[in-house]
Amino acid sequence: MNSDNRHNGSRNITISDIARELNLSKTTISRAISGKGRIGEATRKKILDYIKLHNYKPNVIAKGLAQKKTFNIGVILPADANLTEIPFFQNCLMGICEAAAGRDYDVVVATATEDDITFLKRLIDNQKVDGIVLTRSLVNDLPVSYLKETGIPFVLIGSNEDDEIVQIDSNHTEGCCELTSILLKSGIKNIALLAGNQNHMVNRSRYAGFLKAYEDLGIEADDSIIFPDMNNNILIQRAVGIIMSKGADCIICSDDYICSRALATLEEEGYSIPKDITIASFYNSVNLENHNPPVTALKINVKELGITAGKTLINMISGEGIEQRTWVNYEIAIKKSTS
Amino acid sequence: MNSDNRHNGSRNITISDIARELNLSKTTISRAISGKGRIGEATRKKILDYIKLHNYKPNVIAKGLAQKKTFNIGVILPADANLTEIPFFQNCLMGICEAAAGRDYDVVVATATEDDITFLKRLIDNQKVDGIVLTRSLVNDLPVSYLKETGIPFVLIGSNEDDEIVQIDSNHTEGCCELTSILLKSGIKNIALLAGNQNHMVNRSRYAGFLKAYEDLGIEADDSIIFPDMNNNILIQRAVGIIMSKGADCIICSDDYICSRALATLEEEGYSIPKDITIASFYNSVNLENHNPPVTALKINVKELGITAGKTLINMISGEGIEQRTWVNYEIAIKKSTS
DNA sequence: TTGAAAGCGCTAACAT
DNA sequence: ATGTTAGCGCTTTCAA
Repeated sequence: MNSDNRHNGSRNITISDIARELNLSKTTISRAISGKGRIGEATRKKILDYIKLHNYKPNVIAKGLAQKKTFNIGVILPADANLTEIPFFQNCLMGICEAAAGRDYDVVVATATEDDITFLKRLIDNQKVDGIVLTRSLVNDLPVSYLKETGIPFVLIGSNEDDEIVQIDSNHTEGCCELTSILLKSGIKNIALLAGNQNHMVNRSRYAGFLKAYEDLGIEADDSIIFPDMNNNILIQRAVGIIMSKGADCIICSDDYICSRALATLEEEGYSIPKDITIASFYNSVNLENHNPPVTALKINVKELGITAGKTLINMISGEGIEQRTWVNYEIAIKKSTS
Repeated sequence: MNSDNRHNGSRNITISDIARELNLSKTTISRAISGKGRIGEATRKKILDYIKLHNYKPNVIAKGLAQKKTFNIGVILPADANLTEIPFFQNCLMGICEAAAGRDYDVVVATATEDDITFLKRLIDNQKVDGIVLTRSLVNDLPVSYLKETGIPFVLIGSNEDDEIVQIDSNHTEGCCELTSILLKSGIKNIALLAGNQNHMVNRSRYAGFLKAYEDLGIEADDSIIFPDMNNNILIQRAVGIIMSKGADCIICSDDYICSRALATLEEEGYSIPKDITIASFYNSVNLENHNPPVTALKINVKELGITAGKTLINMISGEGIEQRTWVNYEIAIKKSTS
């Protein structure tokens, strides 16, 4: 075995090796690589050639130690029971990875639940990241409070009432208002709402958008067919029963999961869509698009959300100017389910 | 602004600070922390108390530089179009994170596609990780070839014919054989198979398990209702049409996505399950469980797969003994769809 | 049992 | 334009 513990014993070439071989100082090599500081064009080229020829790769860890940086950003993924199945976070992550790779950063992930942020704390304590992306926003948000306290740069994918927090989100309130308006104007009158967990900011925004559409049109919403906190199958099933008995002509679901459950219930009961009732969702998914009939929904560009969050965070870390709040565009897809 | 560029200017306390304050050498502090080397019980306690009191956290990066380690493991997630929606990888990741946190490692993620592994290469080149977890197995697997070449420790979640590769998987061939057998023995005779992308090892294993069940029972499978590479909705729809026209009495689907599509097609055509045809899936999902009727399926413990992979990799890195191949248990859930 | 000194691979003042 | 030196925060011989 070699003196070092690298996997294959072929020690990686370092800046000192290059300096020795080329009869130059480490500083000069460093300058050639970073592009900072004055350096002769000839030596510069000689060094760069050597590097390319010998396939030298700088040790990012060492560079980081010297600069007190890690060139890593942390991403906090929810580990709560119902959420690990949701593709939203995975797509976010893909976007963040893409943005990070473009700036030579890497992405380290850690999980958190609504009431346990020990892994987030560990990530910060161990000084493994230069900043954090939060991928969801809660009403009582432990990570946000903690991160504000530490002062480490972070961005939130989602919305928060605190203006000091850098936020990346789609304008759910506006989008949901718009979708609801379109339905109301199309002649649909008694719209029921199956709203999600009100501890999640996004569900509050959607709820607010729904109500705003009524307000804007000067119509009164029917409270008896509005159901918040539809957190499990049984609640949804029951609510659908009530909704049908009350003769509503449309159900809007807060997200695709609720919508899938509502559709299943309606089908079990023998209702036909859109004949017996129309249905729409404030969040899309492959399932909803592939459904028969396809379901009207608000489409969010999730990957773009991730890309923007990643870029914004790295700009923050690099001390560049950033937008305090970025809205990522959405799209309203009207399908047969509300025809 | 402080001389360093930490976020809040409150420089983190270091081993030197402790040494100075306690009138000891850095070496002694280091020993107290690591537990390696002889040290007096009194000084040891004094140091540990100081550390607890002042909430000292060792700088993992610096430790890593000195030991030529990173205390990070890399996880490669597929970024191919159809796969970013699949909860399998997210659940894997959760398991890996859990295992890593337990050993004070962190998880850095990178993406790869079937024919592009530049991000994986970058991760290795930049020396950001001590090992890699591959979360899927292809027939022609670029990451596997590359990693074998570099000699870096890695484990594969999935199966590969190369015995030198450390593999963590559920025994799909066995499980699918078992499920198929049960159906055949229950009196179902003409079983159609909608098999997935044959470039994925897992789909080959499932296909093999299906055939093995027939072989074991000495029955001939009907080739005309076996469809490999059901990679898109149109192929699935067409295949379902043929299957129904041939009078099969069961459809087994390679995974939950194919199964969802098959179910949708059957419903559109007005077929009723299990009256007109029975159906089962070689991979479960929330959707299939919530379907009406619930769908018979092979249930894989995905998180366990991730946990095992993470543990195994870290054991490898630490030079501990490991299993060359670990099978994670599965479960066969017989539901109404094949009643 | 403890300490001094060198070193991990890089950057950054401060010369020259 | 290039080099010298010190230092990032830790580990690890080697010596005392």
